[in-house]
Amino acid sequence: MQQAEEYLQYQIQNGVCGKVMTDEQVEELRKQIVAYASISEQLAELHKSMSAHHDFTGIRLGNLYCDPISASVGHKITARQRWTPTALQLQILENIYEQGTGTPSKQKIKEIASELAQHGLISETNVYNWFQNRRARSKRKSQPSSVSVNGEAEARPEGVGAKDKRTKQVISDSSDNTGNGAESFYFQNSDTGIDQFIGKMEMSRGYDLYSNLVDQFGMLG
Amino acid sequence: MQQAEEYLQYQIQNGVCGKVMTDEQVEELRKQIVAYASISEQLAELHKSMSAHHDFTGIRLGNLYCDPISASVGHKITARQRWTPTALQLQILENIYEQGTGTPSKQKIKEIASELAQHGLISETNVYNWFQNRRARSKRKSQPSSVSVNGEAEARPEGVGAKDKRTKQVISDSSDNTGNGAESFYFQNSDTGIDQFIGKMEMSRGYDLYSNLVDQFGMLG
DNA sequence: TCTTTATGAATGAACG
DNA sequence: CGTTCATTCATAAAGA
Repeated sequence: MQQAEEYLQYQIQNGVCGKVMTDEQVEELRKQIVAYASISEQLAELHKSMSAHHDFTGIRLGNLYCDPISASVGHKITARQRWTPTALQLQILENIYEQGTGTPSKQKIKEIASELAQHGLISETNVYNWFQNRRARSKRKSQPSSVSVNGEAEARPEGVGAKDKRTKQVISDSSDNTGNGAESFYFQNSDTGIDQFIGKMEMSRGYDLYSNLVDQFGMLG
Repeated sequence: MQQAEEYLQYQIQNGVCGKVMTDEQVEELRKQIVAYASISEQLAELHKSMSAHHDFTGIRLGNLYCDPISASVGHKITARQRWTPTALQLQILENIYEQGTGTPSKQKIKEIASELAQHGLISETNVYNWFQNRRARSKRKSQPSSVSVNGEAEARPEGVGAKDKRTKQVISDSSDNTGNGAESFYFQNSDTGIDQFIGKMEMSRGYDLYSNLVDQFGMLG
């Protein structure tokens, strides 16, 4: 076996039998390629959509959304692919939710995610968010603090009082932007939009992907 | 040698030593990747130049948000309860954050707040909270597996040794109510927004490319 | 079309 | 500092 090992190394280093990649490297490579394919597709689609109209009304770049309504012939471009629980996943989640004390627990989340993964694509973050939203919305619905008709502020249920602390930061600056809020203009959601992406692309400008690959994987001589 | 040959084959086929690619395959792969990288960059550049002269997105007037779509039928303006950094403020904050000034520092906070105040309403508490959240969430995100798409990686000198690279997103059966059962990958997190694009990889194109790769190179178990 | 509803995700702020 | 809460954003689906 020792001999075989050496032979293998020899083969590899001399390129006799090609390049060897570890599974991790293959995985990494695969993801990169798929990512580029996706990006190309997205950008191509976006560009096509934009080029089709000289009037860009209704197009949002912030989140890569093109409103089919505002744009005369616009395509709908969706950048975000939100996770959606499958029926099975939802059922399991509801089950756990009702049984548990509402506390997710880091470890628990992991377990749940693993279990749900057998029924569809899912991530721990998804599970976390689900519980977060589930709890929050359940709570909100249970105490909607019905607005009383009389002028007096409605009596709020106990516990809600503490809530006021959270919203004490009141911004009453409307006067500032009534007439000339020009300096406040900015693109919505610039942190999740294409602009950010492009910025990143620029950062890697002049950066040879291929070279990077070679360095990373040491594939070519 | 015969034995070594067999051993090599065994190793390869069982993934013990990874996958082997011929030079031709590597070259093919290289071309594909470079092509995609090029396309992505060009399209991004094109798009950038096009969008440079137009404002398609929703705008915020101080703390008022106006949805561009709603605007087509009547401006829907809602008042904000919480402070939200303007684009300029955010940019400055990110800058400061990336420069590794990991520690807030009371005095520093004051300075930053003063500077940011020139670009919109802000308080020291806001700045403090922002850094707190920024750090916490960045750290949290570095823990679960993340896929770096070329230049998207680096930065974020979190200092936290993010080592665990295990894929948390599990691939399983195609029973998904979204309709596209061919999806394979979905990369969570990444605070640059590129994940929005990558999420698109669930689309058939990405999958096909991947399948093609697998077929072509016989990689992946 | 435009509005409403439901819900995954993002995030400022508060808590322990 | 790490978690958790409350609110808001973004969107798909369903109404009207």
